[in-house]
Amino acid sequence: MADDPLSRIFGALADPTRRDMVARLAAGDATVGDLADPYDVSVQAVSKHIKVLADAGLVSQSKDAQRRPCHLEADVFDLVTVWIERYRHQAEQRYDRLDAVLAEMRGEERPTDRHLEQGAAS
Amino acid sequence: MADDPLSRIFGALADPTRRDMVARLAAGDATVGDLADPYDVSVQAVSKHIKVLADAGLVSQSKDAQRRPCHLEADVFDLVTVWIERYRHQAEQRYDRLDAVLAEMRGEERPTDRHLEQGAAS
DNA sequence: CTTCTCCTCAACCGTTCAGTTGAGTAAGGA
DNA sequence: TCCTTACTCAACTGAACGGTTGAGGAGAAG
Repeated sequence: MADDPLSRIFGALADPTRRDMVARLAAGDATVGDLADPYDVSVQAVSKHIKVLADAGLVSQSKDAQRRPCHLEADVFDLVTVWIERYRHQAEQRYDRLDAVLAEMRGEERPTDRHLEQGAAS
Repeated sequence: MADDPLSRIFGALADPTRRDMVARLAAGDATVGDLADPYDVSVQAVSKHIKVLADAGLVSQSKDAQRRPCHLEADVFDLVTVWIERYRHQAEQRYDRLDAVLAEMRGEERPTDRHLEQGAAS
């Protein structure tokens, strides 16, 4: 895994177990044991997953006696959305421009009326 | 790598070379050779990267003689943003509620009647 | 002090991944 | 026809991943 922030974040979220942990942490903080409970793997494996999420900045851990409560750092999601929106908008603009070109080729000299219909992705 | 759509997408975007390809495809379609040009790896390696992006649904390929122009399927990004926004908003709501609780503890007796239900899913 | 709980570290194992080289296919150009 | 271009498939290699077990530290509880 590359060591830049986005690679860490995307890599962390590429695992369904880790995504499920994020989902549960969005509902509230939880200890390592709490998080491990529903899964059919060892606590050590869950501890490793948390380390991956923490290295990506998605999760922080504090201390409460022997317990290590985990907290979701939702701000990190911004890095992802900013990256995605940038290229999505770029692609949309290009699509609009293609529409305009096609309209011109069809001989329609009218000002471009934009009709962008998007279906849901599969 | 798990074979569910989100895992494929996140996994595909976890590699900086593949993210760079997506960035360049957002500016316009490109053939495999075009995409491979700037990188210091073999064309076969780039072909594999494109296959990963295509399996995630992020890229589609068409035919033009020997060439295989690649096209960015930006709609797939919606799956990611929907997933992220869901948990970001959940975390924000929780944060707002915490604010309310703290305000109450400080003696500000505004009646708070907003409950937050928890429902985590994968 | 002893024991138990909660968690992490270290070593190992099998699988997947990102890269390589070599061969092969499909199409255009000489 | 032969040659070149554009790309993919197959096999291999080293590194990283996700899991395991075992050991051990830190802190509460007895």
